[in-house]
Amino acid sequence: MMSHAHQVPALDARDAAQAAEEIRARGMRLTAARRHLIEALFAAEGPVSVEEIAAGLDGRVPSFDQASIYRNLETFESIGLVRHVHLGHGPGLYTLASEPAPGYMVCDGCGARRAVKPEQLQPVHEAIQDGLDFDASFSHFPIVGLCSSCARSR
Amino acid sequence: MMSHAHQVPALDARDAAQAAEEIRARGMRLTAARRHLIEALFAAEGPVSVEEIAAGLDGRVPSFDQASIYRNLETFESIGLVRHVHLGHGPGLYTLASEPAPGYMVCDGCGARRAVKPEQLQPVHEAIQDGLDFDASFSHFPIVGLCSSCARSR
DNA sequence: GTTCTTGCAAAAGCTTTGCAGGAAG
DNA sequence: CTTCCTGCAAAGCTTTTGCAAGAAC
Repeated sequence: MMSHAHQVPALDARDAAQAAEEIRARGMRLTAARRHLIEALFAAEGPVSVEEIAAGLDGRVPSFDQASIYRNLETFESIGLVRHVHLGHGPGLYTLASEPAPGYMVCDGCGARRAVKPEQLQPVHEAIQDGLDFDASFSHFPIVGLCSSCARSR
Repeated sequence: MMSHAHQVPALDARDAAQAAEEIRARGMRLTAARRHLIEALFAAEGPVSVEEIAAGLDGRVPSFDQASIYRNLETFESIGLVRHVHLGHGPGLYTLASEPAPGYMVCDGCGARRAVKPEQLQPVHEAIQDGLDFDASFSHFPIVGLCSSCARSR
């Protein structure tokens, strides 16, 4: 299941070695598949889909099944090493967990994604809190709309 | 496909009869299935899934296939009679199109949904526009976070 | 050796598509 | 009677699950 009701604190691992350490520290086994998955996540420039991960790993791990990727991502998420986001239609995307978590914005016109530092979202959170009595989060589901250039061309 | 890149103006039909009229006016056929689908949408208290629609129609139309529901909803969406929203995980939800479209908020703790009048979202839009140069919309993807009572109990 | 992981295969949940028969106009 | 719709069946895409073989410790 891919909810996030019980959020665990982000491990915010610096590098693959430290991530591996955290896995070992929890009594979990450090397999080749997990090492490569971690490296793929560190190599990624942002949230990536399981398919993209599998494609990147192609060849490096002899047949790393997508089911195993899903299972490991869920496991990693449960210890705070990974988070997943839903940036619109399409598959869920996975990324290393950091603290504080960035918010995301997705342009509905051109598909552009933008990660936003929490500080920049502060006024937005306040407007939502004050006007709607709601504690919004944009780190799991993004702000969707039109980027300035797409908005201009309509 | 279920994107909404080319938004058509909302018909904002008052009742089932007017919706039917709009269908006929476009040269489309007013079938029993379509009439019942329209009634189901008017009877619904908010966005509903295809499964819910099918369950509500159960028996009334002799075997109204889900594929036909999907096809008709897409057709209705193309003429501005219907819109769909994605309120979190789970299936897409469909509702009659109104102008202006409400925004949605979904609580990640209890699942509560809330439709919000555009006026109430004005300050939020401004904060996002001013701080992030982005034209946000919450009528297709919602604001996700914690409602006040769930936020309190954490 | 024991327990945890993996690959493979199958299935589940949501949605789309092909096609031939049937209804609307 | 012609064109559009429908039901049925099958397939597509993303994700989950069962299970026996295999790897980690």
